[in-house]
Parts: sequence; C-alpha cells; structure tokens
Amino acid sequence: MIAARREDSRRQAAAAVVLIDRPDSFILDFMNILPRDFYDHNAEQVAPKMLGKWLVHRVDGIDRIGRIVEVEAYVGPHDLAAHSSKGRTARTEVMFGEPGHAYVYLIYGMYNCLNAVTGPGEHASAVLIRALEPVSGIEGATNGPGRLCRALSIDRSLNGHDLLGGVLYIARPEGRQTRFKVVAGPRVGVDYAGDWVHRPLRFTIEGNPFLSRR
DNA sequence: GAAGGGATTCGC
DNA sequence: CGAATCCCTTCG
Repeated sequence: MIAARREDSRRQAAAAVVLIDRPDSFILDFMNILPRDFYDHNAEQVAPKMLGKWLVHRVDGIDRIGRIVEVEAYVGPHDLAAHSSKGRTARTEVMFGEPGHAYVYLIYGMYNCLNAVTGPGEHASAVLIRALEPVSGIEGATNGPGRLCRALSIDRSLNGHDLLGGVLYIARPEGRQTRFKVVAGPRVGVDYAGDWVHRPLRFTIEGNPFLSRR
C-alpha cells in the first residue's frame, strides 16, 4: 500500500514536468539537469549514480522521459571492452572529449546505443545506458540499449550533444524518490575483452522489471 | 578497395 | 541459434 502510494507520487512528479508549459519547464529542467562535475569522474564511479536519474529527449515539443535502471561503465582506453581502447578515431572522438556529452554509435548496422561521456577530464570513458523504466511520453520497449534509443528517437545525429542542455539531457527527478538497491555484475556482450569480461561494471536497480535481462 | 566484426534484436 | 544490416576499422 505504502509502496503503491510512493509509486503514485513518483508518477505525479513525472506528470508535473509534462503538464507545465515550456518556459516553466525550461526553468525546472535547468534546476535539475546533472552538472558537468557529475560526469567528470571515473565511469565506474559515475555509472551507479546514474541509476534512478531521468533521461529526457524532447521530440516535437513533447518530453520523452525514462528512468535509468541499467547502465554499464567503460572505464577508459585500458578497458579492452571500451571502444576507446581501439584508439582515437573519427567514431570514438567524442569519448576523448569533455565529460557530459552524448556518445551515440550504430551497432550491427541497425541499432543505436547511447552513452554519457565521463572523465576525469578527457580520460576516454563512458557509461552505456542499457535500460529505462518508462516515465512519460514513451511508446515501445525500453529494456535494452537499442530498444531505448528506438523508443526515444535517439540516433547518431545526437552524437556529441551536450547533455547539460538542449533537447537531450539527464536530470535528477523532482521530490523524494523510492529507495533502491544497486546490483553490480559483468557487462553484456563483451566476451572478446579478455580479463575485462568478468569485471562487475554493469549496474542495475535490483528487481526492476525493465532490465534488459536478469 | 576488400574483408572482418560488432557495447543488439528478433524470429525460427 | 542464426540472420539482419552497415558502418568502422584495418590491411593490402
């Protein structure tokens, strides 16, 4: 009962963001957008802190909002699973830049994946967002990195986008949030990464029904 | 210029 | 379990 009430208040907070008109919405968003410093640390440190935050993409004036429930850290050029370990190329350039920007890449010729570039400084690391719990304006599945990009209309045109403003950003939700436990485990789909295969760099909200897998 | 492979998803 | 599908990277 209490859990249900908490859930209600969370949904109301979500609705408030959507119902407010644009100028107010901008102020609200501005107050809650994660600052540069949030991202300016090791990916392993930043990743679990991204859980519970809201990913927002404004499309045609409508906010599509998902609560981040699953992430993976790619901790730098020495991480054999990280794209930056292959060197600095046109594709991975954004990873070598300022923290707090979106790194969006195409995988298997069909799917986009969204990362937040982390640090410290220009240490080429990032956090992959792997699953969202729908909050508002979402149609379609969001359990999986390719699926969530499809549902939020995120593609490579947003590669390099500054996550501190504009149409795509990550924000701290308004009001009191439900508590959750963080579970760490090995990353998905990185069997080629040698020693790094088993490192617990995947972080999930325990028991969340929107995870990409159990 | 060719070839190999991928931080995935879907259908058989 | 394999196909889809295409860009990126490396190699010749």
